[in-house]
Amino acid sequence: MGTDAQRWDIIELLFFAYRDFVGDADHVLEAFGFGRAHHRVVHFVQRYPGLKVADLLDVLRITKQSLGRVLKQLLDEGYIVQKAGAADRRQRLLFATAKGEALVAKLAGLQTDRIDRAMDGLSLESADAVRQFLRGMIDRDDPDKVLDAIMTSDRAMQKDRP
Amino acid sequence: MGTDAQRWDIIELLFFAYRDFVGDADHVLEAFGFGRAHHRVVHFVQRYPGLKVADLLDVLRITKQSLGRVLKQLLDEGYIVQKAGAADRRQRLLFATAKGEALVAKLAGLQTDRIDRAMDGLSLESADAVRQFLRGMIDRDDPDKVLDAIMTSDRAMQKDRP
DNA sequence: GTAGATACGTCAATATGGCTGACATAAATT
DNA sequence: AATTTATGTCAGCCATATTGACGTATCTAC
Repeated sequence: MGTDAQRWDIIELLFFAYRDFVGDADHVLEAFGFGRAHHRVVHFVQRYPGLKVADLLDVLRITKQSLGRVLKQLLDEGYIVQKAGAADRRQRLLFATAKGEALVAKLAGLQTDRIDRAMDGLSLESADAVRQFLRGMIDRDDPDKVLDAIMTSDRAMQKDRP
Repeated sequence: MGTDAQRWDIIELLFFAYRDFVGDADHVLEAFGFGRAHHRVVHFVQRYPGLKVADLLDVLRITKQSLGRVLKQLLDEGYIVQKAGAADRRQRLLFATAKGEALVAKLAGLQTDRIDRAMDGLSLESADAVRQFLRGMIDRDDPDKVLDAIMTSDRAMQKDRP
């Protein structure tokens, strides 16, 4: 086999970078009695207010049973609220409370600090190259609503969800 | 908390990129009856032959009990072998067998394909920017042996790795 | 208006992969 | 000889994921 056209360097850098990236949030979450699953849920709800449960399942790629347990805790403890959809009242649209927003901001702040440090010394072009690389790493065959928003907007992305 | 200089775009791109990156390997691993933990172990053993158990614990940042279960399976099924250290015979130096090498190559091939697609269209400078960014994302306060090798040898690879 | 599809919730059982604490053994170090 | 180190192992706990089945409210179509 014609070995080693392998991207060993990038493969391992991605492993270590992601390990430390999520590690930032882990310590804070522990103090709240939460895990990574809670972070992911409250993060995307805060970022895309009015997200449906089904959307969240698409984004996180987990089953509704797994989501249910975590979501229930976040609802019970007041980090997220549900509202019935106006058009379709079966839907439970999800919104972060002030408490939820604060938690997300705290965690994103830690991760932003790390990204800022990593971006320090990179030109604007280099920063765009990083974005382009990361976008290129993402599957495009089944773009759900949220992913679509991320992939299409280069750097103008805010809370304009339906 | 109110100041939104958050790097929302990079935070979410990293989430989706890593999700799909590890997803490549997951399907193959399933056919082998393995999980992500097995992949990580056999990967680093193949990449750094003669790795000690203690080194592996540093790299993966898990406990020896967690590692033990996974490592035992890989040993029993012939993906990895142990040899006593020549200088210190307490040590169990780990090596990938041909079977282990083949599995690692298969999984790295999938991930390399994805990286190649993502790198396609990026200049050499941009590719280096990506490496620099990923290195910058990694904690440096407690560099173990393997991580040290990656962080330093990575510079040399910038030249011979277009 | 009834039939069926859809959105969501929930119950029960199971697997993986982390964790802690305690203890054992062999070999190196002092 | 005593201690430290490298590793293995037992027993149990926790978080997070899985599948399958079933219930309920609500929307859509005929």
